[in-house]
Amino acid sequence: MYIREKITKQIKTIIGDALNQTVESGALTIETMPDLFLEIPREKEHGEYSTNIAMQLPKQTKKAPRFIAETLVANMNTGDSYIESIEIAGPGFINFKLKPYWQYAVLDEVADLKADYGRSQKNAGKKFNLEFISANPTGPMHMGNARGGAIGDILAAVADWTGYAVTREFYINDAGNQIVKFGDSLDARYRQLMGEDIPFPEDGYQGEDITDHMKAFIAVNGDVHRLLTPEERKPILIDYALNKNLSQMKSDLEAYGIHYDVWFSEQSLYDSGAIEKTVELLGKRGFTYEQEGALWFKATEFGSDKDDVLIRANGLPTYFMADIAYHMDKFINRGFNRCINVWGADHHGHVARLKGALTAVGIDASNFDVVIMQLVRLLRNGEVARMSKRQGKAIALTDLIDEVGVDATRFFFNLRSPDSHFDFDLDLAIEQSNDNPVFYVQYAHARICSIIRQMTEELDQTVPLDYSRLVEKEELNLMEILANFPDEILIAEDKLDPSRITRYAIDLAAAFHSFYNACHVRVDDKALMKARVVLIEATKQVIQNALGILGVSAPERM
RNA sequence: GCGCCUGUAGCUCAGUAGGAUAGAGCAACGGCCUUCUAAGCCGUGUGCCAGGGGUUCGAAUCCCUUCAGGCGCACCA
Repeated sequence: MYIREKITKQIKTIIGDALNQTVESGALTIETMPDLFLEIPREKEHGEYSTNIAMQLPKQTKKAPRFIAETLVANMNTGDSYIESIEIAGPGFINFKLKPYWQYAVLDEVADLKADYGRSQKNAGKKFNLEFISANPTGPMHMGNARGGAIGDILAAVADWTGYAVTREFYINDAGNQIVKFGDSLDARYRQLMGEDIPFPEDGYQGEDITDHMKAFIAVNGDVHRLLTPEERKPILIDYALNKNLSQMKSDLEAYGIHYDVWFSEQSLYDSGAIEKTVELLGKRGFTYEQEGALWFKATEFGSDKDDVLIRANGLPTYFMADIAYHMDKFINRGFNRCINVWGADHHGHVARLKGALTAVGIDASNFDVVIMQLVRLLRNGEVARMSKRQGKAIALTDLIDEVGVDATRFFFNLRSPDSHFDFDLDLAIEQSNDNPVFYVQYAHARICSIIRQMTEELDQTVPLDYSRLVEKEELNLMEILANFPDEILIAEDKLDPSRITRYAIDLAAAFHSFYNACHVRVDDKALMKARVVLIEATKQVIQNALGILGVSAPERM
């Protein structure tokens, strides 16, 4: 158990015992015990921990909050605890001041656990599925995918650190309308390259990658497909280009630091009969009906304002239909306890109806959540540039990484919570890369490495390690922030907000830089030097752990 | 029209189940390198927390409402 958790638990027990005692003695009458909540006050004078419990009880007890607080405090037994003193302040806050130097415990924890410091077992034994990006495989990935990729990958890492067995998953939209258009576009380019004078489909994919695919295809296969009918030829072209795109996506994502455990094909849901089974199940449960030749889902029974089509009049299932079958596969066939998807804000309307449909098939939809990521707007020369894949004008993921770098890209896209709107100023990102906060954190790590490199020979092994030499406020502050790391991960997981880790890393780096300027590690006092070396080694380790979650490198030199 | 997200310092954003004097970074100004990396540190200022109501001991935070911006509301995905 980590030090923060130990202390919190202890204080809660003390408060709980005091509450019970006051009730037993008849000093206070409490019918329903309020939830105990400890907070860390902003002001240091208010102690390390604080509770507002006395201010939640006046209604029940008919007593003034200050009186309640006094009664409780009188009944608190702090005997052998971390608590040094308790004060009642303001309208009735009970503030706990800890015995000095409780922070030292964190140094042992980090030294013991090293690369695992911060991990917890909260969700041990549970399977977690995180689906993210899932970009259309009809062309290269763009900048919007870069944000979703960073958010998803880091959220997956966060879940992993809380004990989940995590699967990172990419859903390949290799069925449906856009694949038909993809085929039409490929075929048109093929025929044009073969010298036919035919028009390009109006709503086709106009990017050059389509033409390039067909040039490469012809270079390999010659003109043997020329005499086939378009209907015979399209599946061959689609198969060819799709595989090329997918392997390109895989390698682009690996270069971005993202490795998927599962690439799940939408088409496989058709092939396996999963979709038919799902239709059957929904029908059996009475949630479908036919109208105008289409099969509808009674979404209105699950809070939607209109029903949704599952199977079109032309007999083809909708994307929605496939998505239901897909999530049934996740929850039921593959036994995931929790499934999270990262979607762009333009898909948010889909969330409620999918949750409704999952409920309809008997899945507890509270285990399914979607992180809605607000769209990235691209600013170029101070102007908003719309991104559109179909017109081939989007900034490619790979170009972005080439220009900004993997570390800065991942860090930058995780600086803010997913639901913040985000203007990506391309000119600024490129020219400002030296100013990017990622360097601030990496620099702290490199500084520590540099000190340690120079210290190793000077360290006197015979001097005993004595943490009590660490008394400066910068030292204590640094240790407190180190001690916060495990909680920070738990909160990030609970709130599905991976950007907390990025901000934590910045806070930690700031605490270190302050320490660095206030306290020298290399000092004549050997015992002090030794204690400080342990402190910076712990800091180095936690920076590594945080950057590891972010998928950002921790360089030893800069 | 209905729904989701957003509105906090000049700019970009934090603000942890409603908590005690509202916080960072950037930008501006002034300091700090003859001992560990100045991509750093220290200091200085600025806020009708979009507006208006309400809930209560207490609201940037919760509820209602108005305004502004983004995104949805297909037999597209």
